Amino acid sequence: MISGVATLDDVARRAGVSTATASRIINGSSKPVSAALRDRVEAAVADLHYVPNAHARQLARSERTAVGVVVHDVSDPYFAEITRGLQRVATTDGRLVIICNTYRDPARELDYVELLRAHQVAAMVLAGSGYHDAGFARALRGKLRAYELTGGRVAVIGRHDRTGDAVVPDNEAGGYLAGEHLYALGHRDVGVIAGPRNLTTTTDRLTGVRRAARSHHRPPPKVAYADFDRDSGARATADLLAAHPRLTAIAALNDSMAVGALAHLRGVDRRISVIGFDDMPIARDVTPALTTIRLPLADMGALAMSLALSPPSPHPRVERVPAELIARESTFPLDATLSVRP
Amino acid sequence: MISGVATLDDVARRAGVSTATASRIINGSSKPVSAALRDRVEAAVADLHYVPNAHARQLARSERTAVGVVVHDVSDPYFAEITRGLQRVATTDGRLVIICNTYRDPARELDYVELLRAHQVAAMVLAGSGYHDAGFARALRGKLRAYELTGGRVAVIGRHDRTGDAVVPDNEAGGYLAGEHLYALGHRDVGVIAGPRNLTTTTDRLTGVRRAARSHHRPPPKVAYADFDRDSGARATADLLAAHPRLTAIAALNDSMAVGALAHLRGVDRRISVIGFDDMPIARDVTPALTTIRLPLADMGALAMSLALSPPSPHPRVERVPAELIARESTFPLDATLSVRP
DNA sequence: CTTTCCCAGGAAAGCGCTTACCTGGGGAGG
DNA sequence: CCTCCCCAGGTAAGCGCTTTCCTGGGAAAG
Repeated sequence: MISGVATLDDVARRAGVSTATASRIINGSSKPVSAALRDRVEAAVADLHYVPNAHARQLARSERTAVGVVVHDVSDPYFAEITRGLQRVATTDGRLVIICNTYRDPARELDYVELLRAHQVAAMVLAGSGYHDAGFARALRGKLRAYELTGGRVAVIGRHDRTGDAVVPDNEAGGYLAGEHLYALGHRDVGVIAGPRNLTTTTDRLTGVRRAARSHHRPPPKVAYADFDRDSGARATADLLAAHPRLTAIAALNDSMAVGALAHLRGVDRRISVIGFDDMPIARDVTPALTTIRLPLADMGALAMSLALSPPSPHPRVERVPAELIARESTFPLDATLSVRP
Repeated sequence: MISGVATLDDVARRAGVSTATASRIINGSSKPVSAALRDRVEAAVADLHYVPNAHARQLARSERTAVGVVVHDVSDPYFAEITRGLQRVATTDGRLVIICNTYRDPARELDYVELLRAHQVAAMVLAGSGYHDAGFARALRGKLRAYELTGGRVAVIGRHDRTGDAVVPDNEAGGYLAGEHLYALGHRDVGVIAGPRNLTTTTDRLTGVRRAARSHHRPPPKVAYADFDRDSGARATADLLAAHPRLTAIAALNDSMAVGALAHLRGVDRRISVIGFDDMPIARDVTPALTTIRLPLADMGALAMSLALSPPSPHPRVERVPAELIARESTFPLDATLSVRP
């Protein structure tokens, strides 16, 4: 009863049994125990408000029970959605999940991987990683490899230069779908609001848009870089429009930035098509309702967690997730755009 | 080196020192150690990819380091915002935060409190609790009390029948503000889209709206109950309008439901004022931009975490957080409403 | 009334780490 | 050249729990 916290010893002493017996009763061991002792131990547990020390138990059992998740930021709707899926399957499996926010800081990401390993997690899933930085990539690969060598399981969401289980959304195809949609509507001058340059999500989606431009025999779209959030999207839209007044359509590489673009456009009274990416819940509630490329984020999270919790397979499993066009009201034919300008 | 995981023993053996020395070097203890040994130990750590077992360390040090957070659901924007604030101060304090989602299941909430206690967290903060259920409340109080008796700190966000540190938003005043705004605009028939009946958040806000009705000598507003999410809000709006065709204004008790209301209204072509609650990021991006009652959610989270991390005070500290009206475009005078109906 | 077997319950050895305490050998002082 | 002191480094005792192995006594069998 050091520092006021009741221990198994306290319980055993109070019930007049050995710690072995108390432990068996508390854990519902299969070993038979007389009803009298059971009652006494249970009474002691209740009286002392005893709760077993999870660390001591973990140490003694030396089995890994929790799982770790490292993402950019759970508060961000994109990751919130992924996390929802992750949690669902982790909880179903009776596991505690430890969530770590990196805020896109590579150093922090490395630290968290180590911290999770120190906490003996059974598995970890990484999302929103995948920076274009050779040094970081090597360090991360090293840490993950070390973790896997000791029996840890890891699954990654998104493209990664690492071989291992992964869930990878088809961002390139999604980007193509977005561009294709715009060019097919007759737009000739398309702008792109991109995310941070060093993320593969950005480059993959952008590559897709560019491919669409090529296949329609158009020059590469103009690109402005932003931060995947609403306000930076609004700013980038303003910049892009100022620099290229002839644009009639904008592909934002995620919905948050698309919403920002819409907000900016509302202010300047220009009728420009906007397409987003991800199909976040907000997409259908803005006006005009946002045309976007849907990714089944929650499912991706769930899938990644099941991969991470399943026994390792000799060949890394890579689940490709297709993107899908959701046409709503924020995109329209070039004709419609022009007819409005008198 | 059981099961492939390197232990301190392995490191010490490889470096040819005792575990005590290895431990001192790894932890940067103040005790002086020769440079030669230091190098050897550091090399061994690197070679073996050694990471100290957090559970063993925690057990040996028996100091509490992590903190726990129990909320309804981190993916929900309301709690995401609160969590963002919480994390900020916890991380600044160098603490691991364990997030638990209850999905409004009281049993799960109780379990999580126990689990966090088992994990020896230094503090926990509860948000989105506060059900009207005497049995649950008693059980929760008991568990929290037991935890505090052993030196644990707890802070609560929202009204609670428990005495202890808390940050409580002034939901009643906010509700009044919402109602007052609507009645002052000339509306005579106001409807309320409420959240789950058993939450104090719902009842407090509702009480406020009712008070506004009384002070304007109007009968109590008609109420439809929903679940604090968008779709239930849309459904409740439909029901309410069907039952009371003369309504000209709706107060939704959170923004998600207000957005649902707006979505429904868009379909039925009726010009009705809608006010929300919380001022979530989405509020300014829907059309019409949502008038709402702002609560500084991230700050509330931060405040709660600082309370929880500060030394206990003899008198429980209760921080009241004021609500503020943010007028945007979704509410307008009754005249405007009527003039549109030909 | 013995002997054998069985089983409820206890003793004790760890799990991996930290740390209070002890030890031995070298440098300084006599 | 001998003491004494000092300090780098080691020894070992836990931290709170689980679990293997052992024990003793009662029931069953002779």
